[in-house]
Amino acid sequence: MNDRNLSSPLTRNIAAVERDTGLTKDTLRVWERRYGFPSPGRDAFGERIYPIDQVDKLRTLRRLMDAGHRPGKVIHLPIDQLQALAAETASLSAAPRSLAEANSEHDNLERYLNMVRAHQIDEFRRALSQAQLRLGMERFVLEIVAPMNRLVGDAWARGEFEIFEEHLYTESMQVLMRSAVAAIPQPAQTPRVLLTTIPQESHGLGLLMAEALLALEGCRCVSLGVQTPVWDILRAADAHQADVVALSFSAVLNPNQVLDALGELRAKLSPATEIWAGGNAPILRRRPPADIKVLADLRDIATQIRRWREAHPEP
Amino acid sequence: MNDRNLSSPLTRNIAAVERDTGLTKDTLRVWERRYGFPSPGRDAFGERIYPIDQVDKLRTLRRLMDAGHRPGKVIHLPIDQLQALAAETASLSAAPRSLAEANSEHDNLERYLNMVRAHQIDEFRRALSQAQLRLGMERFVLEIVAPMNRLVGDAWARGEFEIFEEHLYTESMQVLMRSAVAAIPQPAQTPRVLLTTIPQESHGLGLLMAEALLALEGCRCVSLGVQTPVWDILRAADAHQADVVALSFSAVLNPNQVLDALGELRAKLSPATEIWAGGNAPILRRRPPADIKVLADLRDIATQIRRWREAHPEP
DNA sequence: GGTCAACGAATGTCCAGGACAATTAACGGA
DNA sequence: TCCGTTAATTGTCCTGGACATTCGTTGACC
Repeated sequence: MNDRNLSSPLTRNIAAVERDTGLTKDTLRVWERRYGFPSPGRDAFGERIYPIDQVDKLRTLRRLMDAGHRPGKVIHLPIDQLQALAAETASLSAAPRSLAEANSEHDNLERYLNMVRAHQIDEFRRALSQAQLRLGMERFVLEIVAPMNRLVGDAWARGEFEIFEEHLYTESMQVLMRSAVAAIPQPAQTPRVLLTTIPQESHGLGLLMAEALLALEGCRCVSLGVQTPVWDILRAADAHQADVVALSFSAVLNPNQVLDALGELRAKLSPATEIWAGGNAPILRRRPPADIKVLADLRDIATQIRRWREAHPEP
Repeated sequence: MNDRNLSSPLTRNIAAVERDTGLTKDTLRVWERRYGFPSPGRDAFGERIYPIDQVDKLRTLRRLMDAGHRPGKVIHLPIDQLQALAAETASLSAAPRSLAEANSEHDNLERYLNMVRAHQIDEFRRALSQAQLRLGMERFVLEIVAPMNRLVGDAWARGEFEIFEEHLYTESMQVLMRSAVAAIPQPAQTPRVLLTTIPQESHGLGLLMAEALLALEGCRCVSLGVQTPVWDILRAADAHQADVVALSFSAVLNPNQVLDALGELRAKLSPATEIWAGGNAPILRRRPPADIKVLADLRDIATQIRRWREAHPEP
């Protein structure tokens, strides 16, 4: 590898395309073989060089893949149709928003989102911070953070958000949530809860929301952050004598990965340790695994804690 | 892909090994072909399954590669000799650590690390928090966080740390750093700095350290968090009219990915915008890219800011 | 008519082994 | 001793094949 792709800004080598689109080299080659797209030229050494417009189309395709489309169906459509597809796909997933729309804070949500769109990050953070102080942590999480996550996810799928705007949103929210969680006094009551996500899940905001609500209820929380291998979740649960292992699953996850991980955890973990699974992964509702508490809503956290405490009176 | 690698914690498939060691699948296969190591078994489908001890050795090998060793020379040495090699290499590169060792806080570092090893997370966090208050943010970052990152990285490469212990360390440190950074007043002076990492880099602590030091100097910081595609870094730098784009590179990154990303950023970014690259990636020192400011040490941040401000007097 | 199992198409990842550019080490002459 | 040339080393890319997994559809059975 060298800087061939840099000397001419209008082409990329395969490694650069992998980096830019998130599609692996294997996938790029097999798409070319099967579908005829992309159709990169070759340099003097027989290596692929991708024109920049093909890279742009690949980026859009990648977005459609994430939204659930299949490559064979859409790969031959022109770029503008692909973008239109991305737009309509997202408005569909926005249907179950009615609940969020009913709450009194809803008008503010769009206002906040527009701040992100306008890149007014300071204003956005200030507004969030004020909302958090005004509503208190619990209502802030339930009425602002959770619905806004959904809005941002939809807008992103619709192509209305750039990746970097989504990054800005996530980073700002995490900063606020973390400092708020840190400010919650720790009475160190039971249950002891271990929080993390499986290796395929890199989304950490759900975890933070859960941690906030758990800490507010006085639980002793230990978070491992995201992407902990199953085997290490077991080790950590053992090391910390966790009463509950809480996991967050976003919608992008492969259903089997979710079920496999939960199944193995349940099999290897002491039966005295409960597993709580939350998040937007559809599989959790469609086929809830046995011996796992599925938390369909963030509000279930308080309920589950109450149930747990009744079943485990302090010695 | 399925849960073959999960059902037995003592083996990994090739994708997991790529993640854990940073060696690409191509490299893993070509090493096996040429040197006979690694020598993974095969599952029922003919796919490689790597025993965990081979993965450990590969991790150590990777570390030696970064330090400048050649695979052919060292790949057949037994693991303990490799570790000895890595140790002496580390102590060599630790020459500039003599400063840290001379500092009064050094004795505490091992004490803190032992807390993590003993899973005394509360004590660990308390101790860190006290250290931060005692030393102030700048000295805390330079004399505690940075050296401790190095210690944890060394211990991890030596196999002395479990993955979940490393997660616990990182999470605890991030919590503390974030709340400390949030507490720094923002005079909103120039330069405006955009912070992030490239998509392959998921390590965020380096970014937080940089953000802390930048904020202390009064820079206007906007962090995108980790793993931003190059194209989106460009968009974000444009949207925020960044004077400086600051990137953090850890040692696990592939050198080519680092150089490609930096090269492309430099080519596409306005020449008025500086690029500052920091972190432990060896390639930054071995072949520093043109037109990029390589910050070999966190202390360089203050120097670079001073230089920038002299070159850009306030209007 | 609705449910579910079975089959086939679609799709991503892995494999083998060859090739070669780029880098590093070895060598030999000034 | 220094420097230019040659040889060995090493990572990345290539082709083309295979197959596990997932998705969609058809048809049988309740």
